[in-house]
Amino acid sequence: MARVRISDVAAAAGVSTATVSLALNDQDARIPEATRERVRRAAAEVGYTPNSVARGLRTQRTRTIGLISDRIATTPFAGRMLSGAQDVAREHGYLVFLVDTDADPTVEREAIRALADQQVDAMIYACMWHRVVDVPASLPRRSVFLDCRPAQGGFPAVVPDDRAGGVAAVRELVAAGHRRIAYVDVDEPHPPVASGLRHDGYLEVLAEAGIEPDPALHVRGDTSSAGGRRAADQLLDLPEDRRPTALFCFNDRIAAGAYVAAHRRGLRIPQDLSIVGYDDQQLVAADLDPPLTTVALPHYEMGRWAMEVALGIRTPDDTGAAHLVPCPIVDRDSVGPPPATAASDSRRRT
Amino acid sequence: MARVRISDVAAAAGVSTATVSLALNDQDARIPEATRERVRRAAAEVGYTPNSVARGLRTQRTRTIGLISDRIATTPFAGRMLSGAQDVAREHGYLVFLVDTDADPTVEREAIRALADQQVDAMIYACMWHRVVDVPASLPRRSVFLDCRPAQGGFPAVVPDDRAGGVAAVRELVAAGHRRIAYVDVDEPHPPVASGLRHDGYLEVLAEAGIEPDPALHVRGDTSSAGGRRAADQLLDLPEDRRPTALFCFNDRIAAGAYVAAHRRGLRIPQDLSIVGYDDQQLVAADLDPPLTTVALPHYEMGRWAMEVALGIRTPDDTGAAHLVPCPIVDRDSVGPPPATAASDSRRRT
DNA sequence: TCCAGGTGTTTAATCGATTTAGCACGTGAC
DNA sequence: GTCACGTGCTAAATCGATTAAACACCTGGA
Repeated sequence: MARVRISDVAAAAGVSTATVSLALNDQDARIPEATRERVRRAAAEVGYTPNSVARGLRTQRTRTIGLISDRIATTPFAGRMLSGAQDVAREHGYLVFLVDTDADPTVEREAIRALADQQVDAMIYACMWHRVVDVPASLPRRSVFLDCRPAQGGFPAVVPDDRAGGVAAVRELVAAGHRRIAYVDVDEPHPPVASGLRHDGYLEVLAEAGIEPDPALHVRGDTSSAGGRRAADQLLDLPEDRRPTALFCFNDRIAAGAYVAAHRRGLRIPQDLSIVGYDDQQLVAADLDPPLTTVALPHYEMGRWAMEVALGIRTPDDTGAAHLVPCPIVDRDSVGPPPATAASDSRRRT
Repeated sequence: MARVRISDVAAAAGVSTATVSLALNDQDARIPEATRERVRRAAAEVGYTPNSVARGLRTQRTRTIGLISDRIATTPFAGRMLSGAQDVAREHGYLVFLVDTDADPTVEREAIRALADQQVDAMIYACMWHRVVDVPASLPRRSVFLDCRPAQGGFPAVVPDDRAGGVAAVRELVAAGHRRIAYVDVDEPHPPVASGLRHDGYLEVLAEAGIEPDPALHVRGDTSSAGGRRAADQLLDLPEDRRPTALFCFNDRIAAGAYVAAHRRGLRIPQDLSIVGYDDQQLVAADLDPPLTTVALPHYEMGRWAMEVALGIRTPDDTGAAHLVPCPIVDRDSVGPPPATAASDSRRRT
């Protein structure tokens, strides 16, 4: 059961360990093909695979990456982000250490130290929601920020283009003919960056469409179905001439709440009310009735980008700004033209 | 920027590297406390932390664990399982390598090799759905199966107690007074083990309540909202005297589909129809209207158990059988007594 | 003949820790 | 005085690779 060492291969091939190493790593041009082949055959015969720990000690490169994330457990996004990072790592023969800090600074500090002690070649500092974070004191220079921006700058970072996503969502509604479009925002201070940027996009489209923004159409709720329902109720309670015909929701859960609010009043989607969400959470957006038109968060792509930069395969633009990844809109069935008459049927069901 | 080595500490403390190692690791009783303290102070002063790669090479124990999982990306369960494993590892100073194989056997083989080359102390082989898997040929002896059972046996394994979960769910419905209880199953071959065990639990409770199982009440659909809806429609289309008053659904997504089917017919939950799900997916169960009573999958606990066994902190029972973790029922608002008269209002809405 | 240069391979240092064996010194017993 | 033993520490081997330097041998040119 003892592992096969390079010296076993050397013995089997009748050469020194140096020759084995050189041959297997295609290093020294002076070694003739015949010897290489003999060594390769011997290695295969005895079932040799190099000990990465020993190699890492000698070469000072371990081909491992540390991925530190806050709250992996409770978010549905983590998987896609990990997956993107993971795929790139695998394609290049790297292994990734995953540490979930649960947003605890002590755990975070210790994790960074443990990863540094393991001599990881680089670290990725990932957040599950787009936001601005303080750079941990001991973070090594070779680090990349994923789905967050370092407050102090100085590191490559990748985040979703939330502003452009907001633009896409609201443009979709304007194109369908809506003029009274509400933004159902999340209440502070949850993910201030994403929220603000999406709102910017919203305002930008209103401006380009010549629509005066109505402060009454910007409401907030907590990021849950119940929160979305309450916020939507607030909008749907507005007098008929001020009531929105379309809702742009901060996320899909909030949109799901808006569905409930609408259904409870007998409003049909999209005939009586159009709704656009954000995040494209499979288990929410696609399962709603009707399926929700939403803006997808490019977690997989962001994960890939971060790992590519971490591995040095890709060099970030030297602007110092975070790299923006587009958020594609996913068209489903929750957007339609506004009702011909400002919705005159506000019948209620208990 | 060069890392501090043990020889730097030795120089600073005026002793040999052997003494530093012995002192910092509390190894040799002959070293007096005064020297130990001097070494510790010197280490702190120069900012020394041991190089885990070098230590791993020398001690043949790396304090790392490899966690291999199929499809982390697309499941909401991965997080909690990882989190449980992760927490135990962290508590004991271990780091975990995560590899997502995407259920590709080639990737899996290479991942096992890469992890073995990295000299991980143990591996955890995790599935995202409870099922039986073939043991990969090169899997090391020190491996634990998480949320799956090794077909060939011989390894510790931990899985949810799906039969008991089925029992709990159906008992809840029987206790509420239901006699016509349907099982909305998933169609093969997705996760055959979980499905069969939950069905066993279902039959067990019917038997103990003296209810004759009706084959018409066991339907199947794919594991999606749409699949659940179709399957539920099939049940609700039954003639009034054979129609179920309660649905036990294989999972929460299917239950969500059943909600849609019920709502479309104007059936209220739980007044006209009681529903119990499985999985306790936060984004589905809690956000439904009304919130769904369901059976929780103990992913966090299973993750902990697997890691504890991997680290040798816990020894599995020597029965050779998989360790069963209970699935607690989560009471919300989707279960009530059956309608007084067998639901006479089957009005439909377009 | 001698040397330069090429070819094929090996020797030995190295990465940064841990750990065994043993050295140097002092003390107490006989 | 000698020996056994305890105390405090160190020298050196070791883990399993990589790699710079060097060695042995051969060929061809001056």
